[in-house]
Amino acid sequence: MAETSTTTADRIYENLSQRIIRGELIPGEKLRQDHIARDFDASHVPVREALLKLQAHGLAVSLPRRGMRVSALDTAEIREITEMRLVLEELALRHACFHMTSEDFSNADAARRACDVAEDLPSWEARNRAFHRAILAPCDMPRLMASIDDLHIASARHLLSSWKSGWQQHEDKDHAAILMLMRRREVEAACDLLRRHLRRADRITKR
Amino acid sequence: MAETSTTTADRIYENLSQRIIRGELIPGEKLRQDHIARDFDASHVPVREALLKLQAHGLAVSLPRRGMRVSALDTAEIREITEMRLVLEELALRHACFHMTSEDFSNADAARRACDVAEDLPSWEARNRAFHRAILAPCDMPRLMASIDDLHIASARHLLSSWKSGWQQHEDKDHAAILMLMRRREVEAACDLLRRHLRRADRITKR
DNA sequence: CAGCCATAAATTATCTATAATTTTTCCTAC
DNA sequence: GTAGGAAAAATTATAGATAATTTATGGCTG
Repeated sequence: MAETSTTTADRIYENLSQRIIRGELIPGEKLRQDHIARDFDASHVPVREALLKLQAHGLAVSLPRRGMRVSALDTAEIREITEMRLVLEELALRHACFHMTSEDFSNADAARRACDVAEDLPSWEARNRAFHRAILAPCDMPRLMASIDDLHIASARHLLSSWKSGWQQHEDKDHAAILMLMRRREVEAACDLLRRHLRRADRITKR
Repeated sequence: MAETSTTTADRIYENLSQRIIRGELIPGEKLRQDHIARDFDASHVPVREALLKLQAHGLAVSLPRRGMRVSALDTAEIREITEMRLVLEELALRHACFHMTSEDFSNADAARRACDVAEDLPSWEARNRAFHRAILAPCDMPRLMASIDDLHIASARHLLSSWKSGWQQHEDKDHAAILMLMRRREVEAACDLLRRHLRRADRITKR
């Protein structure tokens, strides 16, 4: 039944998580096992595993014996996520700053340019996320990066659901400046700018 | 079959996670589904779910179609966990400091006293963890606390496995001082002391 | 005797069926 | 007309069986 090397539970998880991030599955929506199983032409055993994984990444909440629902993002949790990002991304950046190789820099710069020329909000969001990942991942701290990835996904959900209209392509000066500071190994300045950048991004979605 | 209100998958998870924390299941050990299922007199469906939950909390790692193993804790990951604790517990403490009610304070003080009179290392570790949780949980940030709980569990594993011998009952001056500073709402001083306290605890296990 | 392929054993992943629980529906009593 | 509660429907959780994959075994060849 599984034609690729990945397991069917993983495919179901990937599909559902993407749909939750994009807002196609709205917060509070019930995730019924056999309905999903029918949609994927599978039994509900792998579906249960996919749902458990969603829960682990904060995309669903479980009510025992009452099923799973798409997790909600209230304003308190948004603030919580922003504050966690501020301290964890700073930590990652401090380590990354010293570990960045020239290859890491060219990858990050490619991600930066791709972000600047994105054509619409969803693709900009994905590329913006990729850029931030590119400047942090060289910290070489897998557990930290896993936490940051989950926070990024939560931020993405919020961004895509709250952005009303009026997005337009723009060159991100912060991104270029952060990269420049990292090249110069000016850690404190890079951290300061990243914090300001994240706070600014947070405020934009509040409008 | 399930006599309590909790699900059997949860009971299996609780049991396995406790045994991993205490070091009864050693890092790298294979977690075979039907062996565990036999031990718990259950089928392997709930066992798979328990294993997935262990993975989500960082206690097991999965090799697709090759099963799960108890996760290893190398020195790099220990350092990573300590650094994450430093920034996340400081963040939690800042919020908790302003949210602590008189009831929160008496709970925390009871946890502090219980920790001081612990009779052996394992019970001290559990009570020390409970104390730290008591002073942080009033931050009222559930996602942050979930991250901190997982880090505490990882620290506990390391502590219990690396502590050779010579533990003895002792009154923890830091704990009392942190609580006092929190009562006075001296946030910066409390954060400074918590950071020193965590670094000290980290050094002890290195000897 | 080492390397290698075929086969057997063990193990994971999934499916179908059943049990247990919750939610819904609908009837009755007041 | 509404509240209460039993019966039905829907849903979750677990069990038992099957398919697919990996690991172990053992004989064969060079």
